[in-house]
Amino acid sequence: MQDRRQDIIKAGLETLGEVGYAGFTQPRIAAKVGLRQSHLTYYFPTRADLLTAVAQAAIKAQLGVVETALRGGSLEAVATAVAGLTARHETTRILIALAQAADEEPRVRTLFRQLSDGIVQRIGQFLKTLTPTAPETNARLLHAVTVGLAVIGLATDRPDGARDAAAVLKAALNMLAHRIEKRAIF
Amino acid sequence: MQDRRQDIIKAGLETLGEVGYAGFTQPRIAAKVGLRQSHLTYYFPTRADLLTAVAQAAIKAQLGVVETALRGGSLEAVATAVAGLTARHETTRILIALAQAADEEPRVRTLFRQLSDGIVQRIGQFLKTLTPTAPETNARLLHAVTVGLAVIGLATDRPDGARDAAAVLKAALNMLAHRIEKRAIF
DNA sequence: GTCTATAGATAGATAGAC
DNA sequence: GTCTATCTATCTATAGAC
Repeated sequence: MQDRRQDIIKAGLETLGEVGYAGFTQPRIAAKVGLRQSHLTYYFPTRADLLTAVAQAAIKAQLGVVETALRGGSLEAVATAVAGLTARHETTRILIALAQAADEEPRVRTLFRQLSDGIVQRIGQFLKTLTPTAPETNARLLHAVTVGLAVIGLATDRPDGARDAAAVLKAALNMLAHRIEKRAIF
Repeated sequence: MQDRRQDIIKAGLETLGEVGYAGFTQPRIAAKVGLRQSHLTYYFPTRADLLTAVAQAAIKAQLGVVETALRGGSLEAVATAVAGLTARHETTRILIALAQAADEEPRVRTLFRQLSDGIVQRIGQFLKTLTPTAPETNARLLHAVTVGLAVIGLATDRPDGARDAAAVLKAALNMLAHRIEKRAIF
């Protein structure tokens, strides 16, 4: 690796995935790259600068894996792939860190909106292959379910957590695939 | 207030709701109650002890508001009430803090499981009033949706966020009320 | 039993050396 | 341009005063 900045960002991502937002400190990240904390501030003057750069990388990566997961062939394959994403605790720790960082740092909030919009858009495209008239609300619903499952799965960390999450996700996809939205009761 | 412990716990909850998990420090909480940090450690010897006590209070409160929200009359009233919960950012900050704390501290994880189970159970009871055969998967689905909407709503913090979340929640309740689970496609 | 001074550890930022 | 010594702030924990 030639670019130290990339190494630092990678170390920051790993740190978030391993110990979460509370452990996102300059000394810890610097040690991971083999640098001193005071050297790290040369590349990223403030903690917020580093956080923003790491958030940007996290979002790019996450949009990539979501796109891949949605590209699966059958509906069940997609459900399984997406359930797999929610079961990856490292990713969930990063996601939660991003949410917190977005709540504190305006730059990260902007990035988080891009992530959220990008995911909803990709889910929307996928849903259109099932039911051409799928409204955006359904995409938002699916997005919210995956986020919720990931957070609950991380916090409860149960043996059958991944299996249960997959079942919920399949149920959700099942319902959405039937265009039930046409028969609203209110 | 006679019991200082309760005052401290209350201050801890407020702190989480205002500045999130990152701001959950003994000095800040102590200042809120008008005590010194070193005095706070008399009531709660370690940070983890205080965190556990605050988590316990948060869970009790959250189960209470969930129960109240689900007791609404019509389906739309419940949807609106639950959407209101997801739009309360202070509550979401506490929830996210609990998830992170559960990921770090075993005692908090146990408490979070109680919270999760309690909510799923209450949602399940509510769903049974709509469709007697509602499987637990549907309750988990609704739970995940609310958690996801809350987290996304906090992080994106958009003007129409609450309205959009309410629309998603209504769509979800609509689908679940139709017992669509009977027509699985895989 | 209630409270505090103080120690020990760790974080983030800056001025300046090479 | 690259890197580091160092300062200041802040956090948690303990020993001990009242």
